[in-house]
Amino acid sequence: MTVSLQDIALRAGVSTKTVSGALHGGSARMAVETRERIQKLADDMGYVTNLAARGTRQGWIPLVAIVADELITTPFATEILRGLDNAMQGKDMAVIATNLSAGRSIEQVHAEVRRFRPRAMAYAAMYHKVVALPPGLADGFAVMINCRDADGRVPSLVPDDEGAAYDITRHLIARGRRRIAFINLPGLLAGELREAGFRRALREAGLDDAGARVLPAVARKTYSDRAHSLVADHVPMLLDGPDSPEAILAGNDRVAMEIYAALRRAGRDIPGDVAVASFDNQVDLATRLDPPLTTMALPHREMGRLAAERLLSDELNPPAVQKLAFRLVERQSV
Amino acid sequence: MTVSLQDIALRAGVSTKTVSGALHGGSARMAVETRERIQKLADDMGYVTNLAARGTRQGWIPLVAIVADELITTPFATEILRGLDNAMQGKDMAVIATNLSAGRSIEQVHAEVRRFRPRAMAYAAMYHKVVALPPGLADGFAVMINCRDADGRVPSLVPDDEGAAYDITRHLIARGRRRIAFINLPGLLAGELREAGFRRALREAGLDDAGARVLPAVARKTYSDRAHSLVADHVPMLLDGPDSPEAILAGNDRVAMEIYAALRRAGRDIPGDVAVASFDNQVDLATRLDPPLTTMALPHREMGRLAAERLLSDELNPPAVQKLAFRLVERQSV
DNA sequence: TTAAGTTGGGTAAACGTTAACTCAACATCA
DNA sequence: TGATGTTGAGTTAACGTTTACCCAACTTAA
Repeated sequence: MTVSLQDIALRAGVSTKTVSGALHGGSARMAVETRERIQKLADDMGYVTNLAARGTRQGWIPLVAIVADELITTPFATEILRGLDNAMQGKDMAVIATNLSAGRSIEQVHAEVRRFRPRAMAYAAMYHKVVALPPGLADGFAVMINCRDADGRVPSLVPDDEGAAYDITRHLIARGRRRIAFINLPGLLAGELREAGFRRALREAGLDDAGARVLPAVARKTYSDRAHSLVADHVPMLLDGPDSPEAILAGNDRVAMEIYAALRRAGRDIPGDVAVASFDNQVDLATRLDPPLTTMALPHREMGRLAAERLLSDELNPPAVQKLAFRLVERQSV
Repeated sequence: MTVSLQDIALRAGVSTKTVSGALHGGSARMAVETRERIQKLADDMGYVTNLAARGTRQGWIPLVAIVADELITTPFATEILRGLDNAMQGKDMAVIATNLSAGRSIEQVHAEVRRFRPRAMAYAAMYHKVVALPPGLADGFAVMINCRDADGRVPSLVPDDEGAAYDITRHLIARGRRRIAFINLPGLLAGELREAGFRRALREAGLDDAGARVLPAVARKTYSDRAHSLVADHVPMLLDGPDSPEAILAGNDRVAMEIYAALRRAGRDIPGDVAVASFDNQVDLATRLDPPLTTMALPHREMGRLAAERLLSDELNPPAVQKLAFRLVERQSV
């Protein structure tokens, strides 16, 4: 049915090795006319390379397997995939994406996907976190996206949460805001790092005591949609307190939306009375708020792009953790 | 490095065939103790099946390749993928997704992805359309999602646009609206079908002459974000005309949003004066509009799910075109 | 003129797996 | 007792590539 190298060799009156060389063997020495004759023949016969067969010889298939800890179809994952995909263009690599859903452990999914003998593996997390990786993942080409290995054996690409909070806080200060509150996401690595960056910026500006406060956005330790929001309680408390803030930094755009609502109920103008800034840049949300929200965009696509570059670079990278800067998206809330 | 069947066979003192049978050969006759001994050994040695090697033998790899005509990372494609992925759970199949972007023809992408020898292929379109497929795609397992083959050689799953327009129009009629206008998307197959369904519902209700009108939402033949919108012109014209509509059906949620704005400018209440309904169910948009929009949800996930079932059913399906119903999402705009 | 290198291509083995045969040992039945 | 299964496993040959090795013919240089 499908035509193989041998079929072509037979028709061309040469050996399969010659056909293989003619079609795939870059600059191997070979008569130009032979090569062209074979290429034409292969074309006419409708030859399609069998990567599976090549894979048995090489030990791998030109496939990058990406394992994600949550639905691969969320907007964040989509951005990562897009970055990966763009960087793969023309590299003769395909991407195979798997989910870690439905009670399957990392080990299981890893084993499942390894059966395909992918050239490289990427592990992607939805939220910046530290994970424990199965031992095998460290062999061969691997990279972690939006997370770090607990043992530091695998190179990682993570967002620079500390730096992002530092930058946005400095941005607020530069706009003349001195009393700044931060309604943060509790229980998350990103939240911890951002709080550190927030405090560093204030410290450097000598604003430690100018009414800076960090409050949790939700009641429970782990942030999820169903956790009870504390924003509606915190905002009036902040406004009525002694050091009413001139700016509120939100843990993400959803929290910012709630802050908008609370400020509106309190009759405050944004950004006239209180500036609001945030993290995530969920475009649908941020642009539709009134006023449109100034927010720090996560470097998801950048992480995907760099992941692809690392995986395709053919040299085992040192297992470094590379921090990627957020991008400030200025709208009208500051 | 990686352990093979032969390595296990050597250690177990049996032949590779026996190991293969013990690990993969379903109910082949074999001593239970031998099987268990080998399975344990394989586990201890960290054996991972080599699907590439198996693939050379079988002629295919347990891979479903999906080729999409636009960015695989759009929300619609995401829904299709989600449906596919769900249905694949536990079926021992992986999905490999490719884009038809950057000037690559269907033929090229098809040839590229065929090199992996996937078990099945799916072709997915972003918008309901008829496409010309490369000949090879009809061989083996294949299915078309959200589009039809011009020659009808490949089984297809398409949304029932005619029926959806019929249903939503009947819904409007059932709510007492008699004069209904339809601001449709021009130049699209979906638009044509929907217009037919719209007219059928009116005809059946004897409302042919009750002021029914179909107008294009944009000036150009092909709908895109940059096409000049005609909604702001059409709506006042409709309202000021002799048969001011009691309901307006929109080509999609974005058009509905523009209709909202135009009605508001004209001082009309939704749904008091004019009901609005639409197609797409872009949740972000539809729920945030005021009032929330009643709209027909496309069966994207359903298409993905059925595609997976068809592809995995092991029997060549007759190349039928299966139409899938939209789902009415009732909110407050009717 | 001859030794050495170059050019173009063939041979055969290997990659890890599966499948078509084969075969010995044992059980069953007339 | 012998014919007939049945059970369990080994042998061998594929699948379509790539690669290590080899060799003949020709070219080049001393």
